[in-house]
Amino acid sequence: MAIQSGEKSLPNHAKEHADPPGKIKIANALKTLLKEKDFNSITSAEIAATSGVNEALIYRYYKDKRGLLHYILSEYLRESESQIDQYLRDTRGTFSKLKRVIWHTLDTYDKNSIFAKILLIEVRNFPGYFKSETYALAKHYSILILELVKEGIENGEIRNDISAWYMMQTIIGAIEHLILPSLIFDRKLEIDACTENLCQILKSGIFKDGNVK
Amino acid sequence: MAIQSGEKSLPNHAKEHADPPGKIKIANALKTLLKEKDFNSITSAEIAATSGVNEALIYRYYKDKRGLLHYILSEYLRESESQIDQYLRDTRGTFSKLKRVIWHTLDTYDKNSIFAKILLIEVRNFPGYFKSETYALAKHYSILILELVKEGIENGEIRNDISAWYMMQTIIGAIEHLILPSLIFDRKLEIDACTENLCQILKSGIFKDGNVK
Amino acid sequence: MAIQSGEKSLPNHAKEHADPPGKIKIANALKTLLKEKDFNSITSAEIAATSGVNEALIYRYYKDKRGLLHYILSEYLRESESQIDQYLRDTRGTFSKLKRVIWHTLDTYDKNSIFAKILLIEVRNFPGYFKSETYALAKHYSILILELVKEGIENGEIRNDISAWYMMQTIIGAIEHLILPSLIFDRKLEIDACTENLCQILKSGIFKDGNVK
Amino acid sequence: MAIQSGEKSLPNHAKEHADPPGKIKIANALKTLLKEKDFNSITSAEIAATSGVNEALIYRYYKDKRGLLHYILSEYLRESESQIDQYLRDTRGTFSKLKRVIWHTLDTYDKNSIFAKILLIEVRNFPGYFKSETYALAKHYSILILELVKEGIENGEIRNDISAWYMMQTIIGAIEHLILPSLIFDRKLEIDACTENLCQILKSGIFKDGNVK
DNA sequence: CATGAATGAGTGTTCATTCAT
DNA sequence: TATGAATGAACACTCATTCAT
Repeated sequence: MAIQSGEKSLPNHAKEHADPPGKIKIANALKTLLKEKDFNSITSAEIAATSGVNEALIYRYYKDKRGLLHYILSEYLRESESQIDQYLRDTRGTFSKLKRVIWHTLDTYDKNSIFAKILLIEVRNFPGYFKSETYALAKHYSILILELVKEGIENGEIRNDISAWYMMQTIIGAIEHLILPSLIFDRKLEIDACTENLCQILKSGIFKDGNVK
Repeated sequence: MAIQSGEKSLPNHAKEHADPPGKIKIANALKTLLKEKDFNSITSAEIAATSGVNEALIYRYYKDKRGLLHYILSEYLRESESQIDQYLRDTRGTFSKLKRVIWHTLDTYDKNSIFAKILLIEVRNFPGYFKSETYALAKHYSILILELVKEGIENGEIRNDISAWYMMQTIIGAIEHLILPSLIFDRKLEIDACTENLCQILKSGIFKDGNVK
Repeated sequence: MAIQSGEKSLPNHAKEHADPPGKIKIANALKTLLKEKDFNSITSAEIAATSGVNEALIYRYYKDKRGLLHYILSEYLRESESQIDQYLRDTRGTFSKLKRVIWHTLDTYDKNSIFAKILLIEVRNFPGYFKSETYALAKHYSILILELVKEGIENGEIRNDISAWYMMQTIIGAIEHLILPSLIFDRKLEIDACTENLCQILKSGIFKDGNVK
Repeated sequence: MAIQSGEKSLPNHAKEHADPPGKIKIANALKTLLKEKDFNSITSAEIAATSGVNEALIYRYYKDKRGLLHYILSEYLRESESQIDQYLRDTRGTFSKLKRVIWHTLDTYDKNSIFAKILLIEVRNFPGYFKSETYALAKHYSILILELVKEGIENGEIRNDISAWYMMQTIIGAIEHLILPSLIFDRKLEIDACTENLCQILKSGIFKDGNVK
C-alpha cells in the first residue's frame, strides 16, 4: 500500500532488500541541492556529481528527473503520515487529535522546508500531469483530516451544519497560509503559537462551545 | 534618480528621446509572456517572436534576458511610485497617507500579479547578484515607508519608543504576507478589507490612541 | 506549390533569397555521409563536423534530423520531376513518353543511389508517420505515371480493359524491382537494356499491338 | 569444423554439454525481436527483458551484441547446411542436386525472412570487420555450390568452358536477386515457380543440352 | 550459472548570446 | 535601427558494456 511511483520497477523478488547505496545517494543529493536552488535549475549532472555516482544511474533507479523528485516527495509524505498515525494512536478526542495533527504538520513543514517549498510553490509551475500525481500523494493527507472531521461530527464534538469537506479545506488552507510566508521570507515558524491560535479559531468557529474534550 | 540598470548604455544624445519602438515592443512582449509562464521558461526566441522583432535586438537594448526583466521591473516600480507620490500630495496626516500607500500597494500587486510573483517568489531562486539588484529597486519603496514613519514620529502621530526602521519592516512584512497566499493560491485579494484590517492593527499597535488625524 | 516540409519556417519575406550557406552545407554533408552509412547511424555531430558548421545550426534550419533528411529527399524529387517535365514536353506519343520516364527514373536512381537506398530500403524501417510523409512526396511521381496511363487510354494507345491505377502500380513495381538488386549488391544498372526490356514487356502486355506511335 | 565465433570461450569441459538455458533464451529473444525491428534498434535491455535473464548474462555468453547476432546467424546457417547435406545424400545427378539446393535455399530464406533481411540488407550497413565475419559464414554455402558445379563439370553434366567460380557466382546472385524484392516489398515468394524458372535458365545457359540426368 | 550495481561515451536537441552587415 | 547567420555550452536521457559477488 506504500506510495512509490516515480521509481523504476526493478525485479520483484528484491522487495525485501533495502535500496542500493546508489539509489539512496542520488535521493540524498537531490535533497541537498533542493536546499540551495530550484528543482528546475538542478541538472542531472549536478545530482550525479553531488551523489558521487554516474549520471546514468539516476535513470536506472528513477524514470526521470521528475520521477526522482516524486520519489523523495512520497518518501517524505509516507514518513510524515506514519508519524501522524503514531501520534493519533496516543491521543483521545477529536479536538486533541486535530491539534496534534496541525502541530505535527507545521513542525514537519518547518523542519523540511525543501519539501514544503516544492509542495506549496514549485509544483504549481509544473505541467498538469505532475501536479495531479503529486496531489494524489497529498490527497492522503487531506483524507486524514477529512476523516478526523467526520469522526468529530459523529461523536458530536464538531458542528454538523457545515459540510465536512468544506471544513477540511478550511483547515488545510489555514495551515498552508501559515507556512507560506515563513517559507518565502525564510523566517522561523512559531509552531506552538501558530497551533494555539489556529486551534482557538477552529474552536470558536467549528467546534461547539463547551463540548471540547 | 531614475532607476535604469539592465539597459545597455546607448549613445548619450539619445537619452532625451523616447524609447525606440523595438525596445518597447520587446518589453511588452516579456510582460505578456510573464502572464502565462515562468521567467526561466520564457526563451529569447519567444520574446522575439511575440514582439515581432529580431532576436538580436533584445541584446542591443538590454544586457541580457535578466537585464530585460530588470528593466520592466524597474519601470513598473517607477510608475507605481510616481502614482504613490501623486496620491500623497493629495493627502494630509501620516495615518491617512500610510493607509493610502498600503491600499495602493495591495491594489497594484493585485493588478500586476506577474510582477508580484517575480518580486516575491521568482527572485528568490535567482543567483545572489540579481537578487540584490532587485532589492536595490525595492529599496526605494522601503525608504518611502520609512520616511512616512519618521514623519509620523516627528509630528507626534506615531509612538517614538520603537525604532522607525523596525516599524517599517513590520509594515512591509505585513503587506507581503497578505499578498503572498493570494498569489500562490490564485485567489482574489480583498483589498479594502485587507487595508482596513491592517491599518486597524497598526493603529492599535503602532499609533498612539486618539492621536490619529 | 513546391514541396518543402522538414524545413523550419523562417521569416516569410526571405522567400526570394537563396538558401543561406550553412543550410546548404548541412544538406550536402548529410548527402555525403549517406553514401557511407545508414541514416540512423549518422549523428548530428557528424553532420555538423562534415559540413563545418555548428551542430545547433542544423536545428535552426531543419525541424530535426529527420526533417533534414526529408528536405534533401524532397529537393531531389522536385528536381527529378522538373527534369521529367522537360523531357515530356519534347516527346510525342504515350508509349514514347512512358519510355522516357522509365529511362529517366532508372538513370536518376542509378546516379543517386543514396536516395534510392533511402526511398526503397531505409524508409521501411522508420515509424509510420515519416513513412507516410515520404510517401506523400513519392505520390507526385505515382500521379505522373497514372496521368500518362490515363492519357494513353484516352488516345487509344493503351488498352482500356484494365484499371489505370493497377497498370501504374505494375509499372512502378517493375521499376523498383529492377533497381533494388543493383542497389543492394552495388552493381551498375544497365539502364538502356532495362528500359528496353521493360518497355517490351509493357508493349506486349499493356499496349495494344500495332497501335504504338 | 563447427562455426562458432561470436561466442565467448567457456571452460573446456563444458564443450560437450548442450548450451545452458540462459544462452538459448538469449538467442531466442533476439530472434523474436528481430521479427519486429532493426538489429541496431534492439537494445541489450530489451534482449534481457524478453529472454527473462539478466542483462550481464548476454556478455557472459557472447562477446557483445554483434557476437550474439553472429551466433544466431551461424547457428541458422549451420542448420540450413546440415539439412542441405541430408537432401543431397538422397539425390542423384548434379542438376537434381542443384535444383534441390536452390529450392531449399529459397524456402529457408522465405521461412526465415529475419535472417534473410540481415544477411542481404542489414549487414551492408555494418562496419567492414563484421561484414567480412558474416561473409566468412556465408562462404560455406558458396563452397557448397562451387563443389556441386565442379562435380558437374567432372561428371560431364556441366559445360567446362566457363570457370566454375563464375558459374557459382551467377547462381548465388540469381538466388539473392530473386529473394530481395520479396523481402523488401513484403511479398510471398513463389518458391516452386522461381526454382523451376531459374533451373530452366541454368539448363539452357550452363548445362549441356540433352545431357541432364 | 546468474545477478544487481555501476559507468563512459555518447545522442538529439535547446538556448542565450554574438557577429557582421 | 535592425537583422540573418552562426555558435558554445549545456541538457535530459540512453546504451552497450564491465565488475564484484
